[in-house]
Amino acid sequence: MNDKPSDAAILAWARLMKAQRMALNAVESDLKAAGFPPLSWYDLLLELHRCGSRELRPVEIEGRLLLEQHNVSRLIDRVERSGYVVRRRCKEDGRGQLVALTEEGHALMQAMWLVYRSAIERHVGRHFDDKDAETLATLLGKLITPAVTP
Amino acid sequence: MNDKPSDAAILAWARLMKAQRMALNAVESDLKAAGFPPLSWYDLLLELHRCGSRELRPVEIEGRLLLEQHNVSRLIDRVERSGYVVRRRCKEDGRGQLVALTEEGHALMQAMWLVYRSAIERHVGRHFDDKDAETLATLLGKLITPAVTP
DNA sequence: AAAGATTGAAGAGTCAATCTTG
DNA sequence: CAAGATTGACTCTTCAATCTTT
Repeated sequence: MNDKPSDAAILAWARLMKAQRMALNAVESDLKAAGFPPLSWYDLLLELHRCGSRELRPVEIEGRLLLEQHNVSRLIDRVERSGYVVRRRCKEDGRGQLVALTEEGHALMQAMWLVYRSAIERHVGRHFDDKDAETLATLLGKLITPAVTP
Repeated sequence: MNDKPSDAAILAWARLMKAQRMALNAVESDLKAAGFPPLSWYDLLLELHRCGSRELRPVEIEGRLLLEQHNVSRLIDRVERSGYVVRRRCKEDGRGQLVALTEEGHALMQAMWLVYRSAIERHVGRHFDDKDAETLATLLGKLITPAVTP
């Protein structure tokens, strides 16, 4: 509780917050300008696409998207209302649901990726050469490992 | 519109989003567990403290916190309702307001910093030696520069 | 009782419109 | 009309409570 971070660590923290907000705002803004829904919708569609069967249980989505149960539930609500996913009963576990990607969802995902991809390049990629991008990814990776001292 | 980012850039983007969310969640969670309000309150109090006179106009806060006008307005609403800042008339410009730090606000800022600081160390600092923290800060700095090709 | 999932109500962010002053 | 700031309505997130099934 009393450990003090170095000045370098404080600066890294502050810039992590600021750089992420700026990059995310810029990318979301590009998607919106192209008439697309928020990135969170894409994230959901992509996870469903990635999993082979194109369907997942909310509890699995929860872990992959770093969202809480109720937020997953409401994200699915919105995306389902627009017809990009559907909810089905889960036969193995009566408590559970299955969320499945629709054809429209798959098409939206692909269309968004074209805009998303160029937004990543414009707002992130263009600032780094490959070596720097790798270094950045490696350093950020250290924050993603869930290792925390008890 | 058609430039493709490298794989390294895509990975850096994805990890920037994930690492920031994990770090912010962890730090906010520590502040909350200690009974404190959200980080956005601290950001506002700190800007007022930093500016010498301890008062700023909302339009200045807007630029420093990367928030939009209406969001600044509502942040000030909440923080003022709790007594940590006060709004005053701006004499030079009848359209404007002045937001001033109260004693309670100053005290809250200092109390929060103790918890905030150790949270930064626990969730960010401890993962890096000084050299890595500096490298990370430098790389993230490239995303903060507002340079965008027209 | 624990796990999966949803819901109502409150908190915070966003959009468009508004009000006041320069 | 433009700039500073606020407001109403809507969306999204968060909290606590709830419901169902294991």
